[in-house]
Amino acid sequence: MEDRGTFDHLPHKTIARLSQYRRALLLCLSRGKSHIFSHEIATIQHITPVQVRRDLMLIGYSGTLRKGYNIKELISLIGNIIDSEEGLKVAIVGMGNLGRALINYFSGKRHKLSIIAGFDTNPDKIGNTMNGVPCYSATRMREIIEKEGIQIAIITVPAENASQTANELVAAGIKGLLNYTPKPIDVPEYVYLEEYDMITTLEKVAFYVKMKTLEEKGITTI
Amino acid sequence: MEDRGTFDHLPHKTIARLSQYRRALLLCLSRGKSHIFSHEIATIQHITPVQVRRDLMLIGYSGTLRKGYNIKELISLIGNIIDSEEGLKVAIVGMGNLGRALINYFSGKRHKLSIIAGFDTNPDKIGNTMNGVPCYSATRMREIIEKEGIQIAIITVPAENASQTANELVAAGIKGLLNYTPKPIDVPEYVYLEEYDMITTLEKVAFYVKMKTLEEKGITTI
DNA sequence: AAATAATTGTTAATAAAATAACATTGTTAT
DNA sequence: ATAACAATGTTATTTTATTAACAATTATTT
Ligand SMILES: NC(=O)c1ccc[n+]([C@@H]2O[C@H](COP(=O)([O-])OP(=O)(O)OC[C@H]3O[C@@H](n4cnc5c(N)ncnc54)[C@H](O)[C@@H]3O)[C@@H](O)[C@H]2O)c1
Ligand SMILES: NC(=O)c1ccc[n+]([C@@H]2O[C@H](COP(=O)([O-])OP(=O)(O)OC[C@H]3O[C@@H](n4cnc5c(N)ncnc54)[C@H](O)[C@@H]3O)[C@@H](O)[C@H]2O)c1
Repeated sequence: MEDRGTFDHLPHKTIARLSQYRRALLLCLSRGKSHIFSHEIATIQHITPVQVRRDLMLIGYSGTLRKGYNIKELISLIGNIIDSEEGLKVAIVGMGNLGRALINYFSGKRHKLSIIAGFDTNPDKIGNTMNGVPCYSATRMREIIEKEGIQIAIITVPAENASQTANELVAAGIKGLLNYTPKPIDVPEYVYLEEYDMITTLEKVAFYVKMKTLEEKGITTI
Repeated sequence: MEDRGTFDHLPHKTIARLSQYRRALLLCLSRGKSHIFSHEIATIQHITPVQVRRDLMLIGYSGTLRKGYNIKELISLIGNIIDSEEGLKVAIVGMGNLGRALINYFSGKRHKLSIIAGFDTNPDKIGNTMNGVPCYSATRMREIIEKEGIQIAIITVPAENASQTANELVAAGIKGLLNYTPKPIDVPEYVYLEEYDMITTLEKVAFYVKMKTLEEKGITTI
């Protein structure tokens, strides 16, 4: 029999949406709202209310018929699922434009997930602090990751250094990697990897803009 | 009968992968390679060779049995599909940390897609040029978008200004939007929208790291 | 010349995700 | 009271995406 507290078969897409729901819920809470309907969440996220209810069904949360979902309760439940009880520590490697943008943005946003170290090879950056995050020499990566028990790393070094950096991080015991360089990296199967490239997203936008334009012109063949 | 040159039913995921294939192919080309096998592309992209061949089948490209795919030809075909013949112009709104990181990264990478204008409200930034991209006052958005025929915009303003910025961009005639603020925006159906939030990605990584850890400990219930 | 191996291209099967359908339950209006 | 309504929760269906299976082709080896 399926246990209500077993969350390891949740669809990947549901995990991503739960994170987004929480973001929206936190915003609503801060505006003094206490309850929310599935169609309200749906509108914010550009999805259907059924999708929302299905996701919430999968995590075993029930709302009330006329008031909808209790925002605080739901935030807390999503936290139980996504967050690690003890919290997870994150490092960012490459304190350049992108690394700084991410640190600025993320700092203090989630208390169970915090960027606690940055690494760089540029002597001018080593020793500085960025939004409370100290920048260490990249040569100390392994030492500090082990000492602090850092489990997740974000890679924002120049593309040509991506794979070497990834190898060092894996050797240091990292369990999850988020690679923002345009160079796909290889990791052993026990490391969870996500990669993101803005050019892919932008080209996707461009493709659909092109398609809409051709459609308007009545052209259906390239 | 289905025309070989009709690309409007390609799966969304295939579009994203084509962009990634091209990125990998360009790299291989620059290293002097002329042909590539499906399993080589697959290894780079962390997918299966079958997936690659299926995608290429969908776009109607054939390789040769013992040499694989002709890299130049394939790059060119992917270009025919993704790129607009005349090229598309892109604007970036909000020339802060993230905006600058994206401009730096993207500049000159794709010749059929170019960021040609930035907008900001900060007088210190207006009038400057960043990597060849001029920064205009946000009050001139509509004027310049119309004059230049800009069709795509990237939003990197503070979250509280996201929806107003989006509205102005839509009013100015933008056809595609890429929203990097954590505030989901609403657009009419004729505008293609993509949103990306790094926190969602990072939380997904955190969730799977947590799961792997619990698994190792033999815990299957939270 | 035959067997083997490596590769492509395509169809078939499976899996994952989204959507639709609908029963259920309170609430409000008549 | 009863009907109409507006929600939730769940099952069934459909759609989308991935993976498997395999025939066809050509180079290489025996
Ligand atoms: N995914 C995206 O959407 C996206 C967007 C922008 C940039 N990028 C990529 O992100 C990376 C960083 O971009 P950026 O604009 O911040 O570049 P940047 O040059 O400003 O920053 C790179 C930093 O990494 C440091 N560095 C170099 N080698 C290192 C090493 N081995 N270990 C640690 N630090 C090292 C450099 O000193 C520098 O501070 C690039 O690969 C770029 O292509 C990706
Ligand atoms: N999606 C992600 O992964 C991600 C990562 C980092 C930051 N962000 C978000 O991106 C946005 C920008 O982050 P940042 O670190 O660059 O912030 P920033 O403060 O450095 O930059 C914002 C810029 O926008 C300008 N601006 C303000 N109002 C404007 C308006 N109405 N029109 C035009 N320009 C305007 C400001 O003058 C500033 O230059 C924020 O919303 C942040 O939350 C998202």
